[in-house]
Amino acid sequence: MINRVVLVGRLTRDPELRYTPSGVAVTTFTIAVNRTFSNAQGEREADFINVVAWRQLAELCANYLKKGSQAGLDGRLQTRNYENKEGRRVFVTEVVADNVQFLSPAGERRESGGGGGSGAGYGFDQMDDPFANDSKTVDISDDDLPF
Amino acid sequence: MINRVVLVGRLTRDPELRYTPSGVAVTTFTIAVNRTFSNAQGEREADFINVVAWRQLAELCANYLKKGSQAGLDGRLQTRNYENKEGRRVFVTEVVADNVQFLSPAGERRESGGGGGSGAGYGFDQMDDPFANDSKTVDISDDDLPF
Amino acid sequence: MINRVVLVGRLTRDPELRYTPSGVAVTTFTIAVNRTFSNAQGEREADFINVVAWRQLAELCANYLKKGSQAGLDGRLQTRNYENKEGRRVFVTEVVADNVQFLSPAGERRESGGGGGSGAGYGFDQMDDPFANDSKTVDISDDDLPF
Amino acid sequence: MINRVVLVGRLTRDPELRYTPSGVAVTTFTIAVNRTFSNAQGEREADFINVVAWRQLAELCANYLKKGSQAGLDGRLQTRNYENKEGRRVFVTEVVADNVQFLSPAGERRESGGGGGSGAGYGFDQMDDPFANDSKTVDISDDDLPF
DNA sequence: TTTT
DNA sequence: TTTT
Repeated sequence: MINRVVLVGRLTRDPELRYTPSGVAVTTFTIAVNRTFSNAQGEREADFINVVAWRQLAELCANYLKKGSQAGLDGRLQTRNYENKEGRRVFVTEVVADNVQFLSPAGERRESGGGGGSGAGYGFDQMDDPFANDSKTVDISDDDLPF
Repeated sequence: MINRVVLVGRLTRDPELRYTPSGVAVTTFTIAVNRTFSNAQGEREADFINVVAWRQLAELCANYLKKGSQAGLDGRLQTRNYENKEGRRVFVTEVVADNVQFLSPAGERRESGGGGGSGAGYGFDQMDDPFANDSKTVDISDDDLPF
Repeated sequence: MINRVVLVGRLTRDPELRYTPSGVAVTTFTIAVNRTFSNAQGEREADFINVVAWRQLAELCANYLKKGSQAGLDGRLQTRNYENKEGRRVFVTEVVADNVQFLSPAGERRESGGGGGSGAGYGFDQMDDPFANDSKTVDISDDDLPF
Repeated sequence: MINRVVLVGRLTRDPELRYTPSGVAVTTFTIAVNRTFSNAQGEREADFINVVAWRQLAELCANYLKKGSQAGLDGRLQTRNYENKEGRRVFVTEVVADNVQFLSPAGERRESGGGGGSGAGYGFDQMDDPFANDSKTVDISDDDLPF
């Protein structure tokens, strides 16, 4: 029941705002968190964490964050699995954000009015893996709504 | 740089203690963290988080935890990727524990003297994915040592 | 805006359930969190953190916790100050719990039906410092309601 | 044993670097963390948390932070008590930082070479409460060294 | 598939 | 004023 994650890092790409079939906003992005240490070879310097935000927070993130924005966030770890279109079960660990703090000055955030989104009404469960670029079968639906 | 995770849950299986080629202890286990809420269908009630502990903490975990043990832990989120034996890149998100608190009474922990392990000297990088059962190529080596 | 605390420890005394003038439940208790390390003299082995829970969580805590119970909790740090009856300003740092996990087996929890409380309707702002035993002037009122 | 705090906020004053009698660096500062919500009156919008950093981290904080700097930090909650010069026991709750992330651009940080400090060799235990302005008796000494 |  |  105790399940808390707190991260500060920078977005590796613009956040993606989508809508579930029932119209609930969901935004996904990846945050790069630099490590303080490096390994023996002095390499591998960041962790890349997938983040999901729902509802009003989804819309705030889509409006105020973009690639490179610095953000703090607090949430919980979630695991899911789904079958991709090759029939393979894929396991996903991601952070469901409860709270996101925008740390970049306005210039490093998305210009207001933006927010993109792939179109309300476009059924989320006909859509791709929110954390991938190439086509995959559904992996988030209304079932994933946390509350 | 801020990257913190705190979890309280129960082990889904006995911890596995192994050693890197250079002899560093590493223990892996999965912790199930119950959710307080459930989804629309009332299902999916836990998250299953993979955990790695190194060195002395690895040995403590192997000695004091077993399947079903309750534990609290605090650490950081880490992402890795490796190529499995089908040549496919697999992405992993796990928690590297800094501190583990044993919450189960002695009876629910592994009997002392135990700790198993698959044998020091058995090269960790000839071994399987520590979070899978079927054979895979290497995915943790001395390179993963956090400090 | 990012403000998170996670603790696992044991209650140093029974929780105290009270009600604000407007009837909102508030429970206070102190949790002792043992340290892993000790100082040069090998002494001072715990921290004693004051915790406040509101509403339904207040009632759960009053019903399921007692002196010695083990609990995990997640919340935020809050600072307040108030004037005590000697006219002196007192500064308080405490944790406002969002979530409390009961870790003690039933026998180490308060017997059901209990919960004590100093009586609904008894004006909270005629009451003592919730973290003290001797009489003091008010220091928590409806103004402290977090949401 | 699980005791974690993560905060993002801004310093309310320049950090103060001091040294214990045995020469260990210790820096103290207060961080203001804005609340997302406000109370019924719409007031009281921040918490003011006292922070202590030791050794190398103390020196980094003294060099890179100043009043107004934004910082993220991760540490543990600590309680102490000491007798002030009126013979009154004072209870203190503070965060011992393990890690501090400087979030302000260089211009909003202290100019390099600075760091102030009240002079190495000046015995910390002849000094005031690091979190007060008016004279008090000692409250931090080598006994408080966390490791 | 990665950010400054 | 502290818990196991």
